[in-house]
Amino acid sequence: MRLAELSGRSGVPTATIKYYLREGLLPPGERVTATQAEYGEEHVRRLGLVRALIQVGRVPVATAKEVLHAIEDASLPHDARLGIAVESLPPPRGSAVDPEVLEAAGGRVAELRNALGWDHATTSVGQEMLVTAVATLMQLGYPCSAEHLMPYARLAGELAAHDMDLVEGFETPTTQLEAAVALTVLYEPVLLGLRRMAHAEEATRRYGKGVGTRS
Amino acid sequence: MRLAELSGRSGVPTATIKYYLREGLLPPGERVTATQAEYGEEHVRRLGLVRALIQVGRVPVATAKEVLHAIEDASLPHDARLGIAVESLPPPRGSAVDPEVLEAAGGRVAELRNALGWDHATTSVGQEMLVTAVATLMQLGYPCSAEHLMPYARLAGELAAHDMDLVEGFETPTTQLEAAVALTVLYEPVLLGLRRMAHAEEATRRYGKGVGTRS
DNA sequence: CCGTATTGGATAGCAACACTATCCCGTGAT
DNA sequence: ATCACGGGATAGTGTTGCTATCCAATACGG
Repeated sequence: MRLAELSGRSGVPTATIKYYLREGLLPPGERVTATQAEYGEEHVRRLGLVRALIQVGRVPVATAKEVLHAIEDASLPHDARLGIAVESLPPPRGSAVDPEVLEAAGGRVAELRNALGWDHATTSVGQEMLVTAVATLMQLGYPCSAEHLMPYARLAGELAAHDMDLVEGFETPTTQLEAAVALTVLYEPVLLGLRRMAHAEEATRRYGKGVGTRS
Repeated sequence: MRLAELSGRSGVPTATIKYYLREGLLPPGERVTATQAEYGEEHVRRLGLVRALIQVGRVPVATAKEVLHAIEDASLPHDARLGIAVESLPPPRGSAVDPEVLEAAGGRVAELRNALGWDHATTSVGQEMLVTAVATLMQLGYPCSAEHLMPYARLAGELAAHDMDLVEGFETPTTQLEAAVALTVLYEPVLLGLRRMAHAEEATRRYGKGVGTRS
């Protein structure tokens, strides 16, 4: 398969594929002559994943590169690759929060983890996300005590177990890693979309039809 | 309060505040002389909300403007304002999915709604998000049948009820609307952060300490 | 009053990001 | 022989969210 065909199969313009190759998001094709390279099925798969990460998951190109490299770094054991891949996932989305509030939020999250018995994993990007979000809520004066967060957290725990079961359903290490990354990222819009739908549903039930209107 | 003080109180640079004023994200201050305006406490609150929407919620400036205008449009009834505000929230984050797959995904979501009995709200941005995400998953060959989605959906339903209860805890219509917007947006990173944390926890339990390592 | 300092408004510039368009040269197929 | 195409390099584009610079009008301290 040449570049043009890869482009046709995946729906991604050749210029963009070249860009991904340049950035190391796609492994180079197998050089068949001095000026041409051959691409295979796994390039198609990989390209799909890349697009999904970038377009749906909003993952920055540089981050996607790290994640994908972690997946295929054969020098690492499976569990480390998984860890690096999923922990590399979100951009550290900086937001200027008062460091004092941030600390308070950190305490609250620690409290929550304690109450839940989540004492295995030490730190994680997820925790940073959470602390920042909680700090922002606190700064705006919205409630997010450990008790408020508990129901969310319990639900998150159920989801996580469900997700991991799904991932374990894949056979080979590589497909498992790919699935872990893809499901981590792609189920985020699923979850958020469902929450929004549920909001709309609940609001309509409570307040009537006026809620569902769009501008 | 003058612009400089508003800037000091909120931690937002004056240039940025001017930008928000220009874009209509903040109502103009009360003109006290020909060249000066007076800002009040509600500008501080509003500015906090704007920053939260933009920086934490990643809401585009133009979208934030719509949302905030809906909140304060006194000519509309409360429920309509709520509807417009939350339905304006997410950017329609276009992602090029095969329209055929998209349709299949739409069918699956309809099936899910049917199974859940979510028949009040008609369409919603949330549903679009969900359909797109499901279509992407399908295109990549990952499982997301209605059955797979059920546990997520049920949890989303619980969350929604919980969220609405929270919002109802606020007294005035305006604070309720603000809370609805803020909680819709700001609990998204909370939820995602918790899910990620739960993943890390569960992965560590299942596979050991290697998972929590960062690159 | 006078001089300096701000304020608010307008305009233009900047940095990051994800592409995208152009050029060029070497092949490869005919 | 030739001529389109593949692939590499380079530079340009459009968007977004600010940021920096100017400017005239006015406050305000003395």
